[in-house]
Amino acid sequence: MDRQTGNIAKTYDPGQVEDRIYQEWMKKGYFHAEPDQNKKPFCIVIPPPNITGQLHMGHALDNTWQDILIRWKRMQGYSTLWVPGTDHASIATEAKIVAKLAEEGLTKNDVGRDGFLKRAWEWKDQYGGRIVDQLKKLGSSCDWSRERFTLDEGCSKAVIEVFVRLYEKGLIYQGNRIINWCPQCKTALSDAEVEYKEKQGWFWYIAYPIKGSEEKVILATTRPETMLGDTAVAVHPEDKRYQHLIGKTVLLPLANREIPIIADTYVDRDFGTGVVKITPAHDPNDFEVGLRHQLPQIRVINDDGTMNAEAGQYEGMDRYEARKAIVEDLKKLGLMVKIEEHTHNVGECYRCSTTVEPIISKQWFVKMKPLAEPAIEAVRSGQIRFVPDRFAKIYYNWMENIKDWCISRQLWWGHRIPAYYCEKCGATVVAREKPTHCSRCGNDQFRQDEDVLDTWFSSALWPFSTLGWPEKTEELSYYYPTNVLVTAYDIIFFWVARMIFSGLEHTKEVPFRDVLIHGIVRDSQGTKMSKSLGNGIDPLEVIDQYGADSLRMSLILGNSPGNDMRFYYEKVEASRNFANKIWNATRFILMNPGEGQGQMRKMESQNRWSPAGQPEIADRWIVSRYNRLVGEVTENLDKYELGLAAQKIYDFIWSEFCDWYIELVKPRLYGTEEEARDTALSTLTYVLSNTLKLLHPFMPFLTEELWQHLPHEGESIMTASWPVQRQEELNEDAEEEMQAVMDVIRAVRNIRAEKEVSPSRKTKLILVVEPGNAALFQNAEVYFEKLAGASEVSIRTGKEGIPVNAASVVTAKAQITIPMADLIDFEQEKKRLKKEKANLEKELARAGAKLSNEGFIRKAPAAIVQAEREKQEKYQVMLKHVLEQAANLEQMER
RNA sequence: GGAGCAUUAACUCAGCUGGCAGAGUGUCAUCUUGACGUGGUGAAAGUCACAGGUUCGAGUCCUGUAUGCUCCA
Repeated sequence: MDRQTGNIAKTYDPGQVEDRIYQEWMKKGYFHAEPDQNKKPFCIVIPPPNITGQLHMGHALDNTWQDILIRWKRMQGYSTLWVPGTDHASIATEAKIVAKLAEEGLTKNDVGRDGFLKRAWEWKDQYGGRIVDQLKKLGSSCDWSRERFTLDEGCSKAVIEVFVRLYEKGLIYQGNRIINWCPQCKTALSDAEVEYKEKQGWFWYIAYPIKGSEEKVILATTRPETMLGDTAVAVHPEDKRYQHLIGKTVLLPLANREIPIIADTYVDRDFGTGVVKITPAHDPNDFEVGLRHQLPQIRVINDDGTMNAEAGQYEGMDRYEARKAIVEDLKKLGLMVKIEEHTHNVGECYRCSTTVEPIISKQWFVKMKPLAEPAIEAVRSGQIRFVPDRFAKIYYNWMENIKDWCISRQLWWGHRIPAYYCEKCGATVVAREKPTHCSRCGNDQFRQDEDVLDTWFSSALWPFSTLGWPEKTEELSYYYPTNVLVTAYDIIFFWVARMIFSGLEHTKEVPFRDVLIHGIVRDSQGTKMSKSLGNGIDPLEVIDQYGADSLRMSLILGNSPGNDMRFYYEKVEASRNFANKIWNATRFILMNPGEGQGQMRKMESQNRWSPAGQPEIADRWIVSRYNRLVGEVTENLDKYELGLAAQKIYDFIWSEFCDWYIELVKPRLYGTEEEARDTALSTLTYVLSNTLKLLHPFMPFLTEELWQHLPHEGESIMTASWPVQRQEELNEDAEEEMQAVMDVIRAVRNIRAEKEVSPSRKTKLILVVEPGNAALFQNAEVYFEKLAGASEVSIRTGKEGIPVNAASVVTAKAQITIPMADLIDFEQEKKRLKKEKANLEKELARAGAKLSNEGFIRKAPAAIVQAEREKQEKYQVMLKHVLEQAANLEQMER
């Protein structure tokens, strides 16, 4: 846009604007924040995207929310820090590197740990910045000078510190326990990393012969292959059917081992046959039963999902092949009693969707109970607030039932566990540095644990590790606890919950005050976007096509916290059109008549409304409306109602500013009175440039571009101060009066449209009004001429001399008559009046019922009752006028 | 088995502390009025899922039912 030449494009082209503006912001250092004791801090840490990732709609939504809050607070004068960064994404990244190696015909072991890590870091250097660049395209105003990575030096230091401290406190331990094993990723997983999917399967009823008896006990299982690891059969202690069996022994088929029949209340008598096989090494519940009854644990499945030596003849078979073989063999032995279809929930790896295998394994765990309690309390006491608060319930539910957290992973890409084993005596030492002396045997050779930590172990520390913890940095003391965490509901367990207990444990403070939860972006059919379904929409393509502002706005409008939304190109188009609308409104102001001859001089300061001459009612009206908008938008943002705030700005700009105010002001702009024109112009620029400030957090690029072309103070809209509602600019009278004028204009337009009067045909307009309102309508004559197609306006206080042969309509403050007898369709007019009458009578009945209700008069607030009375009076007057008009019509017909 | 959410115009969704049901898109009609056709003007379109309850007053609060989605076990 070039003001000098007046050469302004008719449509807004974000492609020409966005990158240039972002570069400018970067160059000026506007995103950078430093602790400043003269300001209040406001801090958000970004949910670090995976380095393996590409920006998807979820990121776009999440970061738009954050950027809006950040830009808003920055404009409000806070020292505003948005800490960016990325997550090393242990499993996901490792899988990518492994796949890449496979392309070269190599395996992890071929290149070795060091070689593998070298490749992983190379990969990170090459692709890790990709998603960061994509966030920039979106307009994210992160302080990039503080960008962090979960595997960088500082974060790694924090991880080791936390591990050592928890170990020393006895909250980290190593143990042989049931864990979820992914045979594909070949690593242990935490409970949170398992997704349960309902699957069609089978219930196999198997007979186990009882030793020393002809009797057999029948039990049902969904996983016959694990029977080779059975170490007991269990029944409920009070189950009458099986009382006589308790204490006896069964002969485990195929394995030919003797195992006891035990009694345990864990057994559900009504499920299956009421008898269950107990496989402590391959089922979490059986594991617990096994501990209670001191049963042996026999592991029959290898890490790669094949059967091991304990499986005897089935050794080497894949777990599913073994299942088939075992079922066949049992059939041959006549021990397969029946097979039923059965749907059940099967656990899958959240990364590769392979069915996980519960197995006993030696792993590292975090003891959760002592950590969970304060974390629950922090939310219960209100120190941390979930928005919307219903998510607190989900959080409690998980925290209250939490089990110990398996944190070791059999991977290479990640934080290596700081546990060292003495090569000579095997002693375990957990330390910040590799030990040099074994306190038990004096040896100096140590071997570090091979495993790395769960990715989420490091991201749990993100809010404070990024601010410098465990060092006592200035940033940490100034910005921590952070203000709000913005994320989708699907990682409350993975991440939010773990940050809360980690923050409380290590910093003695909550990591953030508010947790703002948004939904996920679905496709237009309501299906979750996913790579495998191929229904994802690339935000970058949308940005290329429509601009980042349009994408952002489309993700915010009509969305409310916690709820999912569907993505529609139509919505992006609507936002694009909105951007274009503002562009053209600004363009109109900049090319106003007389432009180029120094007339712009009146468009100076915009922080205050200082019209050159006497403002008209329209000026006072729009300024008042604008101030009301300031108050409402600020309040909505305070309550995280971003969608409502955006909607209000949208409506104000489009309807009130463009459709009404600009039209109302045109007569003055095209007129010859310089002072009137300057007054209009300064009001236009005042309202527009300040409304742009309100819009800036939502549509940062467009607003910056336009603001730069409008007269302004300061370098950038993003460092301008957030508008404050000015009491002295609120004007209820102006709003009410303008409303009356607008009502008349609408009514006339309406009647003209109904009568199909050509827009070019001007008609006379007669208004009968109360004497007190005469001046108001007289002052508005030019508006009626311009906006209601009036050739001549006659304002009267009496009905004398009004042509009967005319179209007429009433508003609250005026009786409108348009003489155009020739155009009247009597039948249509009668119909219209009848409808109008019915409508008014309905409203009167409603109001009358309320007002004759003693309870309403007595109990409702006085203001409400008063308002109802006024409504009633208004409708009564309107009804009277309608009846008069109907009578006139009758006369005319005769 | 437990829990949460949703149900409002043809479609997608807003609707804050209960006080005259809204938007976008779509539809219909109309307009090349000197910012914008990515536009203007006007119109049609709703038993706020259902059944109870609380209240002077319920889309909004409570209870239950139905349907759909999600989470946990």
